[in-house]
Amino acid sequence: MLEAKVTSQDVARLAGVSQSAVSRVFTPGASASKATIAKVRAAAEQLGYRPNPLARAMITGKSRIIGLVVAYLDNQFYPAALERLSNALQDKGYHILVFTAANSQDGIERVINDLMDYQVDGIITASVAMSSDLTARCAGAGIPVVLFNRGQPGAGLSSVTSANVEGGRKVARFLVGAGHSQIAHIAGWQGALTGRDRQRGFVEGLADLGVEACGLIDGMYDRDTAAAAARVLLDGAAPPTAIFVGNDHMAFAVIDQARAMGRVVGRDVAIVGYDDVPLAAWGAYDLTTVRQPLNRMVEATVETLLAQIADPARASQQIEIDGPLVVRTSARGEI
Amino acid sequence: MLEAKVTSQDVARLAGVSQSAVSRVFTPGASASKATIAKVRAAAEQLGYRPNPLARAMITGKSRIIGLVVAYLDNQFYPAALERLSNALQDKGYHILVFTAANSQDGIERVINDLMDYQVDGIITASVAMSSDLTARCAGAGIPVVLFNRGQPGAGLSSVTSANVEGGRKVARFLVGAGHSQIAHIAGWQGALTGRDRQRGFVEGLADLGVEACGLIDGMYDRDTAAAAARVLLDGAAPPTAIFVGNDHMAFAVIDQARAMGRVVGRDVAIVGYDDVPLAAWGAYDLTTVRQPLNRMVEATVETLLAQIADPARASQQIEIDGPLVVRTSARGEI
DNA sequence: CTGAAAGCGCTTACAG
DNA sequence: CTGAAAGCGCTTACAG
Repeated sequence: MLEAKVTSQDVARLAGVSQSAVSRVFTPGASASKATIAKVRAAAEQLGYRPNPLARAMITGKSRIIGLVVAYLDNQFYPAALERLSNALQDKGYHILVFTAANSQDGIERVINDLMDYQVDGIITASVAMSSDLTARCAGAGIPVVLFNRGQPGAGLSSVTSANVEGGRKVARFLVGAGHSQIAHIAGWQGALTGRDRQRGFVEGLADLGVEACGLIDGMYDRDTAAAAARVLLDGAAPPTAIFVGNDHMAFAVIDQARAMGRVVGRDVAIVGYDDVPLAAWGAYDLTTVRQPLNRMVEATVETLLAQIADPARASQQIEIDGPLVVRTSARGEI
Repeated sequence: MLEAKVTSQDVARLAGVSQSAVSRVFTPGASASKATIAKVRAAAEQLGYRPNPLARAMITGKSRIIGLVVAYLDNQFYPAALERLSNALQDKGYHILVFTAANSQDGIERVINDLMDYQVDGIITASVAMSSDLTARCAGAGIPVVLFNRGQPGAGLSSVTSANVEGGRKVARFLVGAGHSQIAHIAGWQGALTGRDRQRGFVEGLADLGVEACGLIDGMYDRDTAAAAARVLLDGAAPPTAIFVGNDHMAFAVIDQARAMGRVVGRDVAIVGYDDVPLAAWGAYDLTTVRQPLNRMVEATVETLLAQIADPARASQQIEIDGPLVVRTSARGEI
């Protein structure tokens, strides 16, 4: 019942050539005569032969597998990124070993160990940070790493993010321009550069216009935490008329919370997110937000990673991609 | 700069034993004396040795890699499933090669080829169907397959789904019990057993109570298609007072559409979904829906797959897991 | 261009 | 329990 697996030996026998000849026909860049190629291809076709990538990986040290480490899959931004990353890499002949890591150094450590065992050719981490000794280990093993949607100050790793500081500034200008002066920020998490940058741009942008944020709380990228922060802000003596939230995922929770407190979002309180995930455009939220240009971020990530795989000596690069503010009804251009 | 990779040879040399001895210490079930084990472990520790899984895979034919084929990652149900599946399998020492496939036979065919090349020990397909010849090829290659949230009539494959027929019945009883008589259904897709089963249970359930659906349209698991269907239904001469939608993802679009037409959901029109994804519980939708017990479905999937890997002769099994109707404000118990 | 041979890092009979 | 040896399916110098 089980098909015996067919090897290059079988093909060689049928084609009347050596096993090395078969290997050369299937090795890009190796030389073989037209006649040999024809005979081998015919035999391979007939037998249904396909080279064993595991054997190939063992000998070349190139597995054509990319490790993808993701967390926060409940934030719609990451499944969307995973899907596009996976498609783009598949098109380049790579395969994706996915790891869902709790965002703890411990979990990530285990994952990186596994990735190194499988001799992945490169690693993409989405949304998780890496400690510096993990970084060092990957570098030591010669495995290129690209951080997706996270920066790592001073680690010398490549990263692809949106222009977070400028994004924060855009929101500040927009809200002040709309006439708000009581403006609060529910940030991501101070431990993540992404969140810090958005906050910094936002606070600086406000300052440039002579405004100071009336509230600043970490939402930890978590719905419950963000909702609790919103409750505190809106319950205050002088509640904000506008809230900038560190990402869309939390902004949805903030909107739910505001509505539960009887506020009409977009009228009583303006709410702005960051990401522009698909859900932001759905009728129930219609969220004003800064778009992270996912397709371009994915392209840049794949390009950077493959370039580093091709040339390990290549310098790492930090890429920032600018995205527009998308205005919807959760925060209009005027009060 | 690059750490030379350390092999079992290196460990053997340092420990003063043969290379085979090292291998045995790291092979579960192989026999080695306490003394040998101690020496080898110490040497391995010192050198930072970890067995090369690729080499091991080539010789044993077991890669400890599971292929996971997913589509529809914009439907929140699947990222959630992916995350849990990945965690559960990681705990069992397996790794997940993820493929995002367009739901076409062509795309799936390519993916299956790749999976077979990588000698995956098993395949889980979430949300995609497989043609019968693909099924035959996997069987021929001795690779166990489990369908997650999809059935495949007559293919002899294992599958794990919720009790879809019964789920459809529950919705019928609920809506009729609430006093509705003008009831429509926006189904999934007739090409998918899951969708057909939900529809069948629903229609039969209505019939048992002497009610006939006033509208039946396929939503193709697509937001736009589902919204268009809702518009047609609600624009009709005798619009339904209740709509059962084939999954939550489409139900959100139906709610958005109904609201855009000025209807108050839960009062003017009752809407029921299927899945109970996290978003269903969020304030903006608060969707009444049939829960698919994700954790139990994942457990059953992993268990079935590993059992079939351990014993390839094992008969396939179709597992159905019952889930409750969760009542929220989009459709209450009474009109 | 091509074949014989070595070797990638392991596991597993085979003898002791 | 243990070592020497064969072999998993390939790629790649090495000679022709």
